[in-house]
Amino acid sequence: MAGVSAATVSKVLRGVASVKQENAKRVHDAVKKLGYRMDPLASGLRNEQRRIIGAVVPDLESPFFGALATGLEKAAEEAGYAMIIASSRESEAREADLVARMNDWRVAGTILTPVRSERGLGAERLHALNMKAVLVDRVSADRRFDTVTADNYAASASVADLLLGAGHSRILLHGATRISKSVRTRLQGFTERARAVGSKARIDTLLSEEDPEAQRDAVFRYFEGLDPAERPSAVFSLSQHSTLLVLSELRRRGVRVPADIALIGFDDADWMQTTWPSISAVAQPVAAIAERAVAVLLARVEGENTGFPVQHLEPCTLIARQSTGPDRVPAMKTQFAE
Amino acid sequence: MAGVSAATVSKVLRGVASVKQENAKRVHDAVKKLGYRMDPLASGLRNEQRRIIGAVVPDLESPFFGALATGLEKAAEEAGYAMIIASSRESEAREADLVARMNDWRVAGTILTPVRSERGLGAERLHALNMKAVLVDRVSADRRFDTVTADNYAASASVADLLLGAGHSRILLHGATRISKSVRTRLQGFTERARAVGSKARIDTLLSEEDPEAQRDAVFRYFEGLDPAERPSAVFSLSQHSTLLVLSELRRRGVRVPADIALIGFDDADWMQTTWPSISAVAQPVAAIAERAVAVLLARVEGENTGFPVQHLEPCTLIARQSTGPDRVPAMKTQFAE
DNA sequence: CGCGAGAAATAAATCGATTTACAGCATGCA
DNA sequence: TGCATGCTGTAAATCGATTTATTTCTCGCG
Repeated sequence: MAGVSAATVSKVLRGVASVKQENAKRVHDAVKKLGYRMDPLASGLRNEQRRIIGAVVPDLESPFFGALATGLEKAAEEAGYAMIIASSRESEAREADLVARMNDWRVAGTILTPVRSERGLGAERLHALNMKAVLVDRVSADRRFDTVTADNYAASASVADLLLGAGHSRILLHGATRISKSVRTRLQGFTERARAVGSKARIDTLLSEEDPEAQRDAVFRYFEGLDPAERPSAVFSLSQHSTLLVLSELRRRGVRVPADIALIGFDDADWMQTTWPSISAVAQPVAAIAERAVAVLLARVEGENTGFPVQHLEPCTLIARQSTGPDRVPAMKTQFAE
Repeated sequence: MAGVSAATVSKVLRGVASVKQENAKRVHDAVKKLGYRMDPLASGLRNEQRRIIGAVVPDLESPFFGALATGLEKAAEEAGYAMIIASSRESEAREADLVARMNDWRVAGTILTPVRSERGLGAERLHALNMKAVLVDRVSADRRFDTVTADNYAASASVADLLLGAGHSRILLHGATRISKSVRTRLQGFTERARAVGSKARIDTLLSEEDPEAQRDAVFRYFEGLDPAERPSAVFSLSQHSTLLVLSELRRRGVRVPADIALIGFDDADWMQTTWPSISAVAQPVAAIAERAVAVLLARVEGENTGFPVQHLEPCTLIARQSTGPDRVPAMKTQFAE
């Protein structure tokens, strides 16, 4: 229709090589008149690199990963890449399978949030298939891939400062669901800070990985085995799920929050600011993580970055609400440095 | 490697036409030895129909759509289709754009949860492009496409039975965020049932669509304008967001739930069974909706169903908890008939 | 032994773009 | 004028599978 060859059309549409003004215009006119849209699939076939980014997350039902997926998609789109999102549903085998499938699609790069850590089947497969990738969220530094996570360590250290500063002398750290790398890092951040400041506080840790009922039981037995006088005066729950679980169990036992026990959780959620007492929480910078992950990946994909893998830490925000006690800390956002 | 032509390999791998046992075996052996995996992209190129299903949801951050996406992906995978998930982020323009993009990918079919209703830009585009599709969740019956939704109408009627049966004589129906088709249907289900049973109860409705602050204000002004004696004794919130908002506002005003006001919300969430008082809710059958949507779509795609579009309603579950008052109804699941 | 029917395998065309290699054409310089 | 150079455009090969049209092979039967 424009009276030129397909090759010329291809050039015009990708704005690549030299095409005369006049012909370019005729092509654009024809495109508009015909409502032509190129087939991204056929387009990708010829070239090694397809403008697709794959994303594998452990779960889409939690607001955190939902928000992460949204952010990733948005960032990818802005960079002109399509994004394929898949959920490993907390299964490592499925995770490795999805990675292989991403490779089948010849994606330009992959963003993986592993089920457990950077030493899982997914990352291994990524490496074996020689794919470009960024690991996100449940990882620490890695030798093969760039990583992007919330600064779990620093945020947890801040929580330690908050609780120890408020004078708590016996503290329970509680983790439920899958004990991922993130959870371990949070644990470490808290305990190491406590040790570093020479705190004499006694710190219990309770981690349970099994089904919800078993987790509930574990909390129950923990409190059952304690003299009320011995009871911790504060709980730091290491995941949103854990916060919910602990809160529920405390309520069942008639323990008052924060009068009897203070509570602060990792990961913020809508309901936490609405429930009574409102729950203090560490909010993760989801949008920043997503943007950074895509940026870092594309720098690799487009060959701008060929250096050693880098670990990127995005700062969290500590939100002190009622559950950590009145007046001890102002009920406002506390942004802390990186 | 197997000593046969590419055409034969293709036949063997799709298990289509006639291939001698021996050759089939040799192909399978070679596949295993080489670790061959076919390129789904190249595979789709030749054929009109690609084994891909597109899904467009309004948002991935809410647990409901997250769960829906997970369910859709699972069902599609079980049927041997890949799934591309995209979020319209509550924008109709983006929704239409995503539909067009799905068409570029030549998906076999599309599952669309419209931002507003079946009369939106997305569905229109689907129709204009002559695509096969199923509309999910925020829709009522449609002449062009099959639809799948929770049975919002029946569930809301049940809520009416519950509240009216408990003797409430002034009831607030509250909707926030986007006032979608679902929300309107819920409203209708409640009010029509109330009328049908000849209830004399006074029913207020408060719908606000703007930003969170404006919504909060609207609730505030509603209560402010009422004599406490005139206050409704029950609130039915028409979405999860609305439940959170109402709960928050009631707490701010020191209104006791359920002593002063009973509360029940559409859409269940983890936190509702843990918060105190626990919140009664209508749980939507997400998994069933997802499975049904994929099944219905594939029946169209594979040509098994060429009849008129059908509206599918999946039954909800009413979960009565503390917020609708003690002892009035048993604190257990009430499954009601379709 | 030869022929035809049916089964099995393959060569070649195809899907829709990109890329390569080359041709056509104008311009500049000797 | 002759030839190199640069700029544009095109024909044809290519990506990796599927499909069609055709060939080859196998039997069975007269």
